[in-house]
Amino acid sequence: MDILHVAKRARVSTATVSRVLNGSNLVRPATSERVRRAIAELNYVRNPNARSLRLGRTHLFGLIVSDIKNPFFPELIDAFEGMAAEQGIDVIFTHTNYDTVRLRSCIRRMVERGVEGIAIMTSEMDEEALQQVPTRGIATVLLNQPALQDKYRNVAVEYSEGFLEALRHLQSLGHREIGFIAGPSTFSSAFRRRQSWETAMKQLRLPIRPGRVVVGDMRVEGGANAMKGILAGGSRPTAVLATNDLMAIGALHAAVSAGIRIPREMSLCGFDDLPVSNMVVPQLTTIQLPRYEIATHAFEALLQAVRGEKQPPRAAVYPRLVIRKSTGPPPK
Amino acid sequence: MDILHVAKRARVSTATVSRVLNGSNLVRPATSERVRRAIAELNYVRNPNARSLRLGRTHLFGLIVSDIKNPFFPELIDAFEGMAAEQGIDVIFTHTNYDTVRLRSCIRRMVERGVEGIAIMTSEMDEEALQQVPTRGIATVLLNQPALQDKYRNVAVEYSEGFLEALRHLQSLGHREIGFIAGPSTFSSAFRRRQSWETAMKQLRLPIRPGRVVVGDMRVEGGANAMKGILAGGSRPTAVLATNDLMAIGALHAAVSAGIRIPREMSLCGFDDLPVSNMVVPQLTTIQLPRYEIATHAFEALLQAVRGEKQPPRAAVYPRLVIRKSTGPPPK
DNA sequence: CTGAAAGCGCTTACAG
DNA sequence: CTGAAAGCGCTTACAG
Repeated sequence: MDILHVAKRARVSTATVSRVLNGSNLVRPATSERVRRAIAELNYVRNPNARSLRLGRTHLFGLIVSDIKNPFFPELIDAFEGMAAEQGIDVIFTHTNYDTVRLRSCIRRMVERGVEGIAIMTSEMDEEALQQVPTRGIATVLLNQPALQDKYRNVAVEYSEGFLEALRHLQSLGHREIGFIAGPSTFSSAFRRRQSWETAMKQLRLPIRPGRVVVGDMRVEGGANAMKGILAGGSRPTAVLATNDLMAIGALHAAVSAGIRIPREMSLCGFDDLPVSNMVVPQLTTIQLPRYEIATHAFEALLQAVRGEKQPPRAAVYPRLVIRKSTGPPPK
Repeated sequence: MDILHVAKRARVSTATVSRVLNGSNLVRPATSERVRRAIAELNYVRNPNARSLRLGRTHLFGLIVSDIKNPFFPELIDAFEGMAAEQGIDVIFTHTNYDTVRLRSCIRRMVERGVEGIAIMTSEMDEEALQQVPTRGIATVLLNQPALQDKYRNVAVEYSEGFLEALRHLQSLGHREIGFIAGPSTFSSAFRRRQSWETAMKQLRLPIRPGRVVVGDMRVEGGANAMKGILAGGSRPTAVLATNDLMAIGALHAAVSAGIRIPREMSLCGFDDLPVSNMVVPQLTTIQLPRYEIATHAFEALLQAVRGEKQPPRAAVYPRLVIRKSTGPPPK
C-alpha cells in the first residue's frame, strides 16, 4: 500500500497520486508538485505487478533465440532490446539451444510471464509449440518460416539474392568451377541456402559437378573437414562457397594447412558476415545477413500487432555481398 | 477472474484451484484431478502479476552487461539464463553500451520491474547509480569491483595469477624482452590488468623498458596501431602480451602485414580467450577469463541473497593460460 | 479436506 | 481539480 504513504505525505488521495504518476493533466500544478516531492522524499517506485494487474498490460516482450553463443545473435538481441527500451518495454530473454523441446518450455515461460509479444528468432521450429500462443492473443513473429507465414508474422530471408550476387562476383573474376560446403539438410535454413545456391548456379549457367557439394556440421571443424574432402577429390574447384562463415573459416584453415594460398590459389566466400569474418587473415568475402534489419522488422511487427494496427505487408530481408580479401581471380 | 472459471468448471472454490496450482497436499486426489482437468480443458494459465502482487515475489532477476556484441558476454549470459531457468526464475536483460548514464536507467528499469536480484556485469561502474538499489532490498552482485565489495556482493577476478602464468611460459621459452599492449587506464579493468602485468614482470625479474608499453583502444584496430608503434620503436621485443584478445588479433594483423611471422619471429599472447582467438591463424595463445564461472558465482550469490542465506565468502575467479600456436621460442 | 473473505498495490469511472 | 470506492486475479490464514 505504498501509494498510500505518498498520498498521506502529500495530503491527497491515492487517486491523485496515481494521476500524477500517470501524467494526467487534471491535477492542479501545486498539488502535483507536492505529490512529486513526496515521491522523491520517499524514494517511491510503483509496483509494476499491481499496475499490470489493473491495466491488463505488462509492457513485456519475449525474445527467443537458438543460441546466444552463435555470433549471429548478439547483434540481433542488441537491436531488439534497444528498440524495446525506447518504447518502455522490457524484454525477457531465453534460448533453446537448437532444441525443440526447450522451445516449448521457453514459449510456455513467456506465456506464463504474460508477455504481450514473442519474437521467436530460431532456425528450428515446431508448429505445435506455437499452439499455446495464439490462444492467448499474444503477438508472434517468426524468423524465416515461410511455411507458417499465413498464420504468424514472419521475417523472410531472401537467400537467392545473396547467392546470385556472390556467384556473379566470382564469375566476373573468371571462376566457373565452384564448390559448395552445405549444412545438414535437417536444418531448415541450411536446406534453404543450399537450394538457393543451386538455383543461382543454374541461373548463371554454372556447372554443378558431383563431388563438389560437401556437407559440414555448421561449425569451424565441419568446414575444415569439408574442405579436406574437396581437396581430396579429383578436379579441384577454383572457388568455394560455404553455407556459413564458421565453416568458411574452417575451410580456410584446412586450405592453409594443405599449403593452398587464399585467394591466390583458391577463392573462398562465406555467409553471414559474423564479426569474425573480418578478423581472420585473409579477411573473408561473405554474404551478409542483415541482422539489424531482422531485429527491426521483428520488433516493428510485434509493436504494430500490440497496438492493433493492421498487419503490415510481410517483411523481407535481403542478404548482400561484402567483398573482402578471400576472393580473387582464379589461378591460370 | 480467470481462476473463477476454472473453479466453476471443477465445481470447487477458487481457494481449491489455487491449492492445486500450488501443489498443496491438502486437496483430495479426486478433487485435485477434477481441477486439473478443468485447467487443461480451459487451457488456463495463471496471471503472474496477480500472483506476484499477492506473494510479494516476482521470481525475476535482472542482468546488466556492457555490450552484448563483445564476445566476452554471450557465454556469461547463456550460463546465467540457464541457471535461472532451472530455478524457475526469469531474467530481464539490458545493456549499457559502456555508458554510465545508461547504467542508471538500466538499474532503474529493473527496480521498477521489481526484480529480486540484479547482476551488474559491467566494467564501468557508478556508485551513485547503485544507490537506488539497496534501498529496495534488492540483492546485487558486481563484477570485479573490489572497491565496492564491502557494500555489495562481488565476483573478483584475480588477474595476477594469469599474467604470472603467461610470463613464466614466455620466460621458459627463452623470452626476456616482452612488450605490452595496454588498454586506456580509464577502463578500470584495463587499468587493473596493466598493474598486474607490471607486478608479474617485476616478480619474474623481467625488464620493463620505456616504449615497450603501448596503449590501444581495446578493439582490433587499436591493437594493430599499437603493434605498429612497437615495430616502429628501436629495439624490438621478442614477445608481446595484449590486454585483450581483440587487440592481440589486431597486433597479429599488423605483424603479418609488416612481414613478421608469428610465432617464428615474434610471440604473441592475448587475454580473454574469446571464441575468435581459436579461429585466427595462427591460433592465439591467451589467458582465459573463466566466463562460465563468473556467471555461476554471480547467480549463486544472488540466489543465496534472495533466500536469505548468509553471505558466502567473497567469490573469486582465476584466469588461466591457454597455450596455442602464437607463442614459441624467440628468434636466435 | 474445503470454502468465504480479506488484501496485495494500483487505476479509473463516477460523483462532486 | 479531487476523493471514495470498486476491482484487476490471485493466495492464505481462518473457520469449519
